[in-house]
Amino acid sequence: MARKQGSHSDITGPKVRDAALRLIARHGCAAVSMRQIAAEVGVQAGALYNYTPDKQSLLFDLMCTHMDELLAALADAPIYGTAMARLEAFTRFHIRFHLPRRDQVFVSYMELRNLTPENFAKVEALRRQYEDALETILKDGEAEGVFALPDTRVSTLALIALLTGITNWYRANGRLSIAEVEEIYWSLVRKAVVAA
Amino acid sequence: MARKQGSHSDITGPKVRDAALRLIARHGCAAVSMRQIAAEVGVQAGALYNYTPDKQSLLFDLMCTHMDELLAALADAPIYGTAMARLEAFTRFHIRFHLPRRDQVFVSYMELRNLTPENFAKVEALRRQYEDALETILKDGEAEGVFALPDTRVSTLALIALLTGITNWYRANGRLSIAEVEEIYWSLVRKAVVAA
DNA sequence: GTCTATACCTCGATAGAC
DNA sequence: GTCTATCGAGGTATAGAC
Repeated sequence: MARKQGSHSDITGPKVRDAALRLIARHGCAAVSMRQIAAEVGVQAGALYNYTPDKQSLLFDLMCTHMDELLAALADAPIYGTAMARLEAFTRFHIRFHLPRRDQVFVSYMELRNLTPENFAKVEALRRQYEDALETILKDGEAEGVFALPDTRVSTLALIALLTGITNWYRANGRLSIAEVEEIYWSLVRKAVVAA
Repeated sequence: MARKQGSHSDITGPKVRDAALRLIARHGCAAVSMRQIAAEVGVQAGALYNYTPDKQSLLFDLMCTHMDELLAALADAPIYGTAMARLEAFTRFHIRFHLPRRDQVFVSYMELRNLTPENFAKVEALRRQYEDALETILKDGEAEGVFALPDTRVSTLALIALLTGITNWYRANGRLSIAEVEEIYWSLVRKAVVAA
């Protein structure tokens, strides 16, 4: 803690990212100025450039970090067993991971169009990895004969849209707990995919 | 057609709205300048203010128009009969209406946060009307005993998210026609809600 | 590492000529 | 109805003192 005054690299860095995430989720990247982010952190605008070369890199960093954390958490999640068991585990994992991360989800979906083409391609590749994890489960379930799907790829995207849509209405202090939301959505997902 | 040169009110007006819609859908409202919109239309920036008092009104107008058209089309759609028949008709209507309107859907969902509180409330009220149309169908189906849902309100929002998500991946020249997409999603929706 | 100050640019919106 | 010209504000990013 004995630290030279004015030197806060390891404190200010995360604060910059937190403030940027919150403000961009709320107002959109183009609508938020570097001055606003700096004010939220409690520094002057020029100081931000010790932590990011420019605004685009800051946005890209936020989105990449989100996707990296998602894929790392997915790799650690207990998803194994039959296709049905894995689909349930994936569904619950998706909800549990995304619901407490409203801002990250918002930014990762809405600000794709503000990325440079190179950065966009990188984020899309990460997203595709995540989608493929679900698609593999669905394919396995079809092979087992336990799932019946009209189109495996489209069903993958449909289920992800269904689940991610929760972040648009869920409120932490609303009438439903995360556990209750999990039950509701697992019920819908299971019925939608199961063979008749 | 014998029209005084320089007088194009009924031509330029729609062109302004079309250009604004396309550019805002692509880059976001805050990222698009009035000068860019004017350039797309082929006039100077100042001329835009003959068609909108300010940028906020232009955005609000785009979103309101979309919701009004949606509700008018819904009122005209052939949605009647049993709850199952109405759910199928609603599903197909939703897909048919939204798929050719990518830009409108994008703007209506992503730019809500850039509306003033008053304008936001108005658009939300329109959206709520649309959601309630589906919720009524689901409630009726439960009363008939033909649907079994874990939570009617949440299921309503879940189905709308599922269906609207199509606009994120559908391409007019892709491997699937709109009719095929309808079949795939109706299959998923029907199975998700039907009583066992 | 943060500050102040600033270069340089683009923004939304308006005024007045045509 | 559109143009040119412009105002005042606020944008990103940098320079140099501390």
